[in-house]
Amino acid sequence: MVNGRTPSVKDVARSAGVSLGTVSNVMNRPEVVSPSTRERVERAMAELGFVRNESARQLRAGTSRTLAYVMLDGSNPFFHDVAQGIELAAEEADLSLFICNSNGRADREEVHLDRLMQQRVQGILITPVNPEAPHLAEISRRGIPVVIVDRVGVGGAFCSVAVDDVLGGRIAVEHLAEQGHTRVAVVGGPESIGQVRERLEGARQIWAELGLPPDDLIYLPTAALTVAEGRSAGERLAGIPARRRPTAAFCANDLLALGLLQQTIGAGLRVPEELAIVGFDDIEFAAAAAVPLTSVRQPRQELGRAAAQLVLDEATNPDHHHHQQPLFVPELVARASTVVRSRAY
Amino acid sequence: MVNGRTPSVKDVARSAGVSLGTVSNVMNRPEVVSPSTRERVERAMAELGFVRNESARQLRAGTSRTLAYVMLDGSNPFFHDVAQGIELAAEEADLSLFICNSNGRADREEVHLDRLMQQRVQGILITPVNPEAPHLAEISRRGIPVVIVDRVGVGGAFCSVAVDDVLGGRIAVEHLAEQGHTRVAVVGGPESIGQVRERLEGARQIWAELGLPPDDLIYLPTAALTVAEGRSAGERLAGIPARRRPTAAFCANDLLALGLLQQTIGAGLRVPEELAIVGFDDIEFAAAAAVPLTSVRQPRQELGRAAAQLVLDEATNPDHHHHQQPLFVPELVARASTVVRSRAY
DNA sequence: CACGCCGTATGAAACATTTCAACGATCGTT
DNA sequence: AACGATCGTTGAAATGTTTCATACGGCGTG
Repeated sequence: MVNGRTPSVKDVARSAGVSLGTVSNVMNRPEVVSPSTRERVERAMAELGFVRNESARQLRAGTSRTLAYVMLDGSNPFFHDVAQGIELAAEEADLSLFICNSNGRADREEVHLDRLMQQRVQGILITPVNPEAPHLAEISRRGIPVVIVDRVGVGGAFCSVAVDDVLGGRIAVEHLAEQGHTRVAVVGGPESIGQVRERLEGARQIWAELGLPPDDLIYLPTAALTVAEGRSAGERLAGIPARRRPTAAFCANDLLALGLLQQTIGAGLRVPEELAIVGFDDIEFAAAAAVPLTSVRQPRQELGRAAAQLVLDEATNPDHHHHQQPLFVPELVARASTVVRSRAY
Repeated sequence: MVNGRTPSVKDVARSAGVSLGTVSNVMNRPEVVSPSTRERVERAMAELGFVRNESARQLRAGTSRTLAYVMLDGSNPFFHDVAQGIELAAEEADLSLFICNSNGRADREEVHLDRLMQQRVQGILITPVNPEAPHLAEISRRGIPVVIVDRVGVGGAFCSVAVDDVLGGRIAVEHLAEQGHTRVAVVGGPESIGQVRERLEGARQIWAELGLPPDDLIYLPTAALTVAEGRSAGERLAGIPARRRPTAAFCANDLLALGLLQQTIGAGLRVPEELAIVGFDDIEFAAAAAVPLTSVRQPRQELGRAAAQLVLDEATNPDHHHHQQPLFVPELVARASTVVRSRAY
């Protein structure tokens, strides 16, 4: 602070009249140093404005104090809620959380993973572009714990934390069927996204089990899971002549559902009377839509928290840790977008 | 990779039959090493699965490769858009971005800043809980560039990037007045948040300048800038007898506006016929609301990008860098929530 | 009184990299 | 043939911590 250079332990030691090691002890095992010298050292630190150099600490100690989360889509609030859950767990373990965003691009994901390896982070949580990503296996083999979030890891090579997307699709469509709908649109895509595939799969399963004709479950593909794509699907839907038009739609996530809702209302359809809508994720804005959105709730924060706990377990006792893939159970939250006689929120 | 330990430059050097320094050169100034040995070293790296240890690099080189953004409210998409802008600029400069979230709590902010100092990040972008934060001055004095985002720094001690919130409040209310409204609610709070203070201030200014009676600009305070608080304000608003009820509301941000919109529609008011609504920020969900929301647009990404550029400038030539506080000009985006005869989106 | 023990403090080694002065070899020039 | 210059490579020093074996001094015990 005095002469430009940031002070080091050495400066503190000199100023407090003790040795290097003692200063380190004050920071890392205060109980072994006598109260009087401890106090002297602490005063010196404060005076000099000493700030521990984390790089040096990490280099020597070999252990980093950060977790990382590589998220799939920064514009989807769902992932931020997951991140929030992770952060809570990280905070409890006194770790920092590094948040990256692949935005669905495998190349961005790769450069982020690369950097995280160089940083020697203590563990990596990731919602991968492609859950078979060979990088991940490689990273895990190197001894860095990896847990997959919101997807089930393949072959039990990692821990993963997810909700049962197939089940989610089932309860969504079952709910619509219970409301008497017999012609339903399922909207989502691209099918390269595993979550989409499984949610739609669940929808088809229950539809078949209910004995409804396959042709009355109409697939409206989208190019992405965004509000804009939801609107575009809404246009197509509203364009169908009324007598053949589905009376309900199940969207693969809430962003799509919100876009669809906006578009169809704009086109003059009444929701839910003429078109019932179910989304997926139950993000905060689902409840806040002008016609509050029925949605399949994922325990978003809980997902993140559980994932963080798994990664920490693996990090702290790598020996007798065994991978697990807990599946959370999604839950339907019925709101005005599907239920005609709803009480106000 | 072979025997557990991750390989170091030393291992690579031995395996390639060159010296330590040469390996380093291959990584940092490939042009000085002859193609043949370079290729040999690179092959050795690949074979061993070498991953450079960033801590050691940083310790020796003295320079870190990361920026950090401490955001104010992780549940507000606005800040994520800002972060996205920062990330883009960081990517161009080949830096990583560390994102933290203070959630409006000064104590969380402080622990994050502390950690960032220990990491010796190259620069800190922050939307502070309190822009006078003495920590920030201290950090800046230590030589770590700090730029304040979405607030104007006090006393020119830092760079800052913000929009003119007062102006934003003015154009919002001016727009309402142009639509013929003469009794308007302004909703927002707490006033400890600078952005809120200034937006409301702008509203009052223009109201007075237009010669409208102060009592007809009704202040509805809220405890936070959230959807839930928006709903609660909506309840209060809807509870006012129709003849005394404001015909329009200006909300200090979009989350409030969305909550207000939902609540008042639920209570049976027609928007915009019986109640016009203007928000602030123009987050993506504003356009996607069932009644698309008129809002004061901030150049969200641009804000982040500009901030990142300032911090980088200060980091790269600290000597003849001079602080600046660019103010962006907000822009009204009129949508259906204020304009009766709107075309569909 | 000798001994061992306990609570503290010490100093050197180690961590993985970058940097830099120095060195040897090759080659063109005089 | 001697001399510089150029090019590529080397080895050692330095970065700021933590860790660990060791030293020291005082005290209770046998």
